[in-house]
Amino acid sequence: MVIRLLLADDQVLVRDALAALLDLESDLSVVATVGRGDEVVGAARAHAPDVCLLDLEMPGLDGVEATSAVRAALPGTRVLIVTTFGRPGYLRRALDAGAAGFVVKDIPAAELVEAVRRVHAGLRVVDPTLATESLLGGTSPLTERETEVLRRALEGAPVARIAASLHLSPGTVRNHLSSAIGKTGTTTRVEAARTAQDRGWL
Amino acid sequence: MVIRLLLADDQVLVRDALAALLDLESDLSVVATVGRGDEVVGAARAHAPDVCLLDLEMPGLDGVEATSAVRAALPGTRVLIVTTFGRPGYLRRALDAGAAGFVVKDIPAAELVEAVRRVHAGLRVVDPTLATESLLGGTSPLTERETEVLRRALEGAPVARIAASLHLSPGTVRNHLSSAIGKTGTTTRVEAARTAQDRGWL
DNA sequence: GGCCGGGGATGACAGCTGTCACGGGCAGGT
DNA sequence: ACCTGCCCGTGACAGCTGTCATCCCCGGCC
Repeated sequence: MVIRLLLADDQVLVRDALAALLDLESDLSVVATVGRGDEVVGAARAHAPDVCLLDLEMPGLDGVEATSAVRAALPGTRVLIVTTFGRPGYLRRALDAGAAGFVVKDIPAAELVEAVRRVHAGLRVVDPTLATESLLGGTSPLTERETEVLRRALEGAPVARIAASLHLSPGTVRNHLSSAIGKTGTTTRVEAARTAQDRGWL
Repeated sequence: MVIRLLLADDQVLVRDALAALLDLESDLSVVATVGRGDEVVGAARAHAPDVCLLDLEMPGLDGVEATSAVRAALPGTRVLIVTTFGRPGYLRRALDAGAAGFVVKDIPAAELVEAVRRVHAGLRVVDPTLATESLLGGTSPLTERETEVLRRALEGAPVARIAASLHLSPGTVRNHLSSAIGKTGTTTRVEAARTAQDRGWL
């Protein structure tokens, strides 16, 4: 009785390497690998995996959206997020989307294998260091508009361009930015955008 | 006659996975793995690898610095950069530092294995798509000071803080920023910093 | 010597930013 | 009906930014 796995990661080499590693285990078998979030559900339908290992950063659909899609299309399939970034906010959103586990790419291979087995057994697997940070970081205090504005401020765009791209008045954009700067405890919009991103609020 | 490999990557899982993948090849053998740039030379001395596979982003020393260190300490050892980011400037600096090859983590496993064999055989291996972009991007037109100032502008710090951290007058910092903005064809310092980073000028 | 590029600095000026006060509209609670 | 929170907008104001002109010093080069 082997556990059937689907692997999704945008970097081909990482995908191949993880496949090689997981296939070394006698009770695991990689039955499909994809490089885009929007290919996950199709591949899952075709190959009926027990567990999907998803990266968060993928073209098409991101990992969280792909998780929702898998849970909706194939409720019996379990999802384990395997990601580079340990942003606390991602953890919360991934679990909300129905992920059964969340680990960063900074764990030894043996722990990943163990995580896969636990997830398949119906247990939740959460990176312990992130779990505490998640509670510490808390939910985003930003409103929807503030989030939207901050996201476009990340690259340093001037207010005029942000306002135009959102069809808003420049004054309104500045108000949202000012509010976001206050909530993040920073002094410029770029700093606000970066710290918000670090906390997973974007 | 097997090719002895040293693997350096800050993410344990990626390291383990690549090791598993490369060990599948009968003519390759991973003899050491490290997670920090400043551990590369020590491990290389201890295990005498033929080829070092280095990530660019590592704590301690980055991949380019580690390459220089390996070339200086063990001239016979060849270095292959294996990295996530295909920034053209990185390629140039890596080759200048003495790397024999440069590939991104977006290639199939078979190509990585082939790259290792070519590097060991004394050939240069360069990701072809990056090679053209590298010539297109060209050398950085930024002066040393401009580079320094831009690097600190990346996170959105105000001029006053940049000036203080470099022991410069605020006016001078603004002059450097203005010049850098002109050279990058942007309108704000954060945009200038980001495009400069994209082109590997930082 | 004369010339040029880089670094450092000052002063001035238009325009952009961040803050605040204030107004209005719209949903969700009590 | 009332209050609260979010959204959108305006106007004003101090302060920051980006640009430009103009200095100075220094080292390299013809």
